[in-house]
Amino acid sequence: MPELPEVETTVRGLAKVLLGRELRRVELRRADLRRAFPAGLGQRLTGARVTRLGRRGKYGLIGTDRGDTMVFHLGMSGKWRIDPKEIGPHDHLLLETDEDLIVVLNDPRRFGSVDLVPTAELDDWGPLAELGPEPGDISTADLRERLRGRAAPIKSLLLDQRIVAGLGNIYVCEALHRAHINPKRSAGRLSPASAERLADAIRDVIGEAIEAGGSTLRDYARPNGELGYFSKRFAVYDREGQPCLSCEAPVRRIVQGGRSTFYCPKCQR
DNA sequence: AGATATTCCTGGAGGC
DNA sequence: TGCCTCCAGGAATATC
Repeated sequence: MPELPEVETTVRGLAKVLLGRELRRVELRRADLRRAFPAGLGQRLTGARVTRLGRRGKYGLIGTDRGDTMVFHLGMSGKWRIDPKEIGPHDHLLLETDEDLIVVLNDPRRFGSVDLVPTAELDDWGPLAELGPEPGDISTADLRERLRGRAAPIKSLLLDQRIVAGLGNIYVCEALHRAHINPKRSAGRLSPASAERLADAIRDVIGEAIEAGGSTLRDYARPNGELGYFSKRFAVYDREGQPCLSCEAPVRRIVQGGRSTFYCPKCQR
């Protein structure tokens, strides 16, 4: 589920109920997700006050007044449920606030992660330090510089979080379609005009998706915590064989680096 | 450097 | 209805 816009929407939803609150109770309902929960997570969070909700790439950040920041990644199936009616089998981490409100990290596939990092060291913490720029900030010049000399297909490189942080399979496909770039094109061989269209497309696609996610914030508080993608807005993703929204040629699906790529062979040459 | 495969998991979709 | 296979929004790791 989660790429950057979904994480951003999640963080905004969590901010409404967590920001400024004291965490009265922390319950670990299992010992690990992708990795073990950090040692002492419960003790270090219990009694702490939440001072910040943030995001970097696909990582969500929950800062506390104890000098720690909880860093979460939602993996493939992670989501936060706000004030659920009941706790289910995939509810792995539970936070209860001083307003008696419960938020739960739910992740059936358990590809997600939770870490606790000293806030002062956050920017230097390995996984965050390696991330490329935020897609909302990417400039044409910066993007060109990062792609320069790279022979790999542009699709594959855009999935690399060190190039641009936060893009996933869906929004990479969508951005390339908007920019009229063939996903197989060698990244370092993009024309300046193409690179500019790509930087614009990345900014626009992500911006619109956040905006769309933002409009579901009201619904976010539902106990099932479903966010959902605005799939009707996808021009190519998961639309194999269906007509391209621009030119009506059938959308094609190929596999690159083991991941599905959807594109329009006519618009994206 | 790049490409490919594999791994971690569960659940939903579709075939028979 | 049930059983099977395949596939999925991520990302680290190994191997050629």
